[in-house]
Formats: sequence, C-alpha cells, structure tokens
Amino acid sequence: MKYWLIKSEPDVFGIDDLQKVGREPWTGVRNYQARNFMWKDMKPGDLAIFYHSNAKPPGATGIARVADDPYPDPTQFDEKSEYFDEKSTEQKPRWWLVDFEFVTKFAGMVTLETLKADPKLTEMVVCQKGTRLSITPVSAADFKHVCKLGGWKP
DNA sequence: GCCAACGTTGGC
DNA sequence: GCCAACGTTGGC
Repeated sequence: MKYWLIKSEPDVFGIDDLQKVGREPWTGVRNYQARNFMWKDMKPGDLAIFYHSNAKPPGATGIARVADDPYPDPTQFDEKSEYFDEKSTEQKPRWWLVDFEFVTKFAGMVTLETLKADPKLTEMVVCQKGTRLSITPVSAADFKHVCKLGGWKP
C-alpha cells in the first residue's frame, strides 16, 4: 500500500465537496509527473492526504482513498472543457486519472504551518519550498503522523 | 539540444 | 498583489 498527498483548491473542490459526493474522478491534472503517479503507481486502496491549496490557511483537511484503476481523463476529449487537449486521441490518451473516494475529514485542519514546524515531517514534499506538484508520494511514517495530528486512526 | 520568454502554481 | 519556483514552448 502506498500513500499520497493530493492538492485541491477548496474554492473549486474541497474536502466538504468530496464528502458530499462520496467519490470523484480526479480530472484536470495536466502535469506529466502527477499523471505518472496516477497512471503507474497508484493502486485501489491507496490512501491520500487531502490538502487544501490556495486556501486561508492551506493545510491537510482529511483522507481520501484510491477507488479504482486508472482510466483516460474524459475531459481531455471534451472540446468545451478547459482541460481539452487537441493533441490527445482516444486511441492514445495522454492524460489518465483515478477516482478518489471520501474516507474522513479531520476534526481540525492540520495547517501547512503546523506541518512545516513538525520535526518529523521535514521530508514531506509539501513542506519543502517551491513545490507545485499537485500529487506527491508520502512515506508511511509521515502519513501516519499527519493522521495523528488530524485526530484520525487509519 | 539550448535557452529565453512565458505561463502557472501557490505561499505569503 | 507580489514573487519564487519551475514546467512548457518555440526560435535558432
């Protein structure tokens, strides 16, 4: 089992939205590194820290689970979508995604400030300066520690 | 293949 | 709103 951190802007789609719908296709990822994580490395059952970016304050707000195997992101074929990619074909899709399902919402947000200040989490990618990647791997130890800070037991 | 210009992310 | 980081694009 692997662990991840996925970023989302709460103004667009936050932890409350995931709780409401229960399950959501992670559309719109247009970064090859992030895509490769979903395409090649994620397995159903993997757990991810749900992180609010561009938020006040930013931080970890809950946990989501990989709900299925990767499949082509449908928005890349939709001319009306902002994620439309004219260079992608159904025969050779460029962008892949997985669905995430809601697992839990932390009782209180674990802010980025808290994460950065924690000596146990210095290796976490999201804590490092200038990381813009929207999906990053998280070590099992870091994952457990963030859950503990969020008051949740896996 | 290099690299300057440009666009985006995201914390502050 | 600013700006650092860094991915992408396109001219050469």
